Amino acid sequence: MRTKGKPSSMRGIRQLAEHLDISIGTVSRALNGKPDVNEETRRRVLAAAEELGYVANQSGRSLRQGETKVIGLMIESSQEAVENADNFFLGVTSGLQHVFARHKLDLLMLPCPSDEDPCEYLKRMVARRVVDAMIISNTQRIDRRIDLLSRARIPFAAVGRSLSAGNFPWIDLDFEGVAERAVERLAARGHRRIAITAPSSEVNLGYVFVESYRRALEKHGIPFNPSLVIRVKSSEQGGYQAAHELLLLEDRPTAVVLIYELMAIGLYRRMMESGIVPGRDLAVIGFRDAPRARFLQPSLSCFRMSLYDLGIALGEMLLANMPAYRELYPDCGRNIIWPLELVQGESDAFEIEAMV
Amino acid sequence: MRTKGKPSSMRGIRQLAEHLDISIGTVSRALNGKPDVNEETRRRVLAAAEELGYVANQSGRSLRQGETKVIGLMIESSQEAVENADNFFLGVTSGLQHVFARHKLDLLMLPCPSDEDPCEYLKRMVARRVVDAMIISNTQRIDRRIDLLSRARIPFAAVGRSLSAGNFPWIDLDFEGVAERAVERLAARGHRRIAITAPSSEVNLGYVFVESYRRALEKHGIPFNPSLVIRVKSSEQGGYQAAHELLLLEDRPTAVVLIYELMAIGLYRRMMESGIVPGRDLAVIGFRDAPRARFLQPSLSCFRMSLYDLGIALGEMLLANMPAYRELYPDCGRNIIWPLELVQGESDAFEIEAMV
DNA sequence: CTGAAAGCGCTTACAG
DNA sequence: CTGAAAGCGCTTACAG
Repeated sequence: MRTKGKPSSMRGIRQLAEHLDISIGTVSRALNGKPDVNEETRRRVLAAAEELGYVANQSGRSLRQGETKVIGLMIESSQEAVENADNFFLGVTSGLQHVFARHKLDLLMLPCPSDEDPCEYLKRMVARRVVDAMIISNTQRIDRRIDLLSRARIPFAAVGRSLSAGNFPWIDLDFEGVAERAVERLAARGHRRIAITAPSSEVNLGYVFVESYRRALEKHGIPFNPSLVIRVKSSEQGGYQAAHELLLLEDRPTAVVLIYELMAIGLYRRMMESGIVPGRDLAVIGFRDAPRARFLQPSLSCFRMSLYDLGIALGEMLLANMPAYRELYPDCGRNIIWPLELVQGESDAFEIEAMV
Repeated sequence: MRTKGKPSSMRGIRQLAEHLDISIGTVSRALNGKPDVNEETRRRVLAAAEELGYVANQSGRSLRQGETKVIGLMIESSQEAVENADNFFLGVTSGLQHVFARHKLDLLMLPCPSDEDPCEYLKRMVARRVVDAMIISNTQRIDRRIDLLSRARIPFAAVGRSLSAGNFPWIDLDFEGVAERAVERLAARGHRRIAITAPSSEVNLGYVFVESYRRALEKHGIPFNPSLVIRVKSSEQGGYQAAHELLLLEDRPTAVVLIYELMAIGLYRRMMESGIVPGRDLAVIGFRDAPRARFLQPSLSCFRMSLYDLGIALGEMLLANMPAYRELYPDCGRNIIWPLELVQGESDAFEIEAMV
């Protein structure tokens, strides 16, 4: 007779099966909710697994099934990212997990070391098959990661557009709408010299934003002036720098639109140092509403969006591109421009007198 | 004769071996740098792998070797965390990766969904064997995760102390030193009513900080007054709330020490709204130096540390607790109190007149 | 120095 | 409804 005591080493499915005195096949089927299992058997298996703390070894499952049930979210921990981490990804993560939990998929964040090429890192992670699908972000104007993933036929979705590859799935913020509404609002209050900030890197959103701004100006009959596009880092420090450069311009702009949420903090500081008060001497419109920008005085006009909802949409878009889940998400757009809603603050609440 | 063309589907080691017309065992040995391989053979294998983009499937390796070569960093994406994400983990991550890269270990971040119990989540991740070792953080006064990891004999290290379990490996910030130096500095300038903020949660650092503060007061002959311990969320909003509560106290404190880096932003705002100027009417000492707190006016007195170096120490401590790497890190402390250096700002740069 | 073979833990046709 | 067996991709004793 077989011993039925609690095995000292509850390693794998074999020990669990022995303990229950049934085959490992049945244990597996019971655990995985397969239909052809006696309900009483299933109950016993589930109870024993719970009691002994058995959870299937993921390597075994992955090897057999050819899938890992893991979705990777690649993030970059560059120095710039580190210094200016905002809550963008943590917020999006909640939405993603909400969607993935429906299918027992786990989200893992893959932080690319700052000293490794992002494309090489991604290639390595993909080739090792630790994830079934990838989410990438911070898309560059030309982004080799997109070609890599397309060629490798790994399901993926991007946060941000790119010129690379053809029609890949992406979701991106409505930079066009932001530029348009900001310029419209400022133009309506008499502003003609409207500056913007833009990232100094090759990140694609910079290109999109500058182009949108140019078109918005055109619409209001304002000539585009390249010297009013201030290229700085996306950080508080960048905001400080931007303010500094604005102050150096002869014929100073009367308004500025910022592309990154935390930039307003540094810009306010630098302006205040020069006795220039946002909302009185200079109209400022920020980008995404951020907790720490909410404490600025005067309050910042900016744009609001739900990171959680963006995460939901992103997650569903990704699943719609995975063979195993495609049919469950038939109506997902492949490309989504995510809208932002204007939050009226005091930082642009004044009118410019008409120039003579 | 075997075809030697580039296989259409470069899946596994078998295809690579066929392509080279040698056995998979030799391919594996060559790829893994085993000594008993002809150098010419190794060269060919490496070249072919590179050319065909072969990287070993991690599930296969893990299953065979019983290890995943992955270290997990558990993070929590609670609403509070999301709204107030600071750069703590991104900074530490760089240091961790630097250490792990020496041993070809990859760091993956495991974000615990906000609606899942952290302990259950951790149990699931550990049982599925996706990681060889774990780093946990945000340790609670009583933290079941520590018992879980200890019992499961999973190598781990914690950022933060806890009352749970016995002598587990941890690294923690020097809250004692911060409290002591802050109180000392304030006492030297004549302050006797010194408030502090503390987290409203059960996170262990709150207990450590309050106790350190109490001892520091004692040292300077100042009686401890529980009503001067303001319990608020660790966020800008919490700072705003703390300021609000300070203003409601009769016999208002003349100084406040903040436990969380971003709290100063909200506190400044609320104080300014009431015409109270930090550094003139109220002495403020912040906690960790943060990029966005650098733009406060008047500049904030606070404490500085290197997240990167902390990550290095944490990574080495973890490896010292993993059987496979133990002997390489013999001199790692099991418990480290990480020092912070005072950064003198203007926010506490005034003296209190002696009370009569 | 290389090859053939076992086996890591699992899931899943296939029999019965 | 259950069991026996194959096999996912790899690494590693073991022979030779």
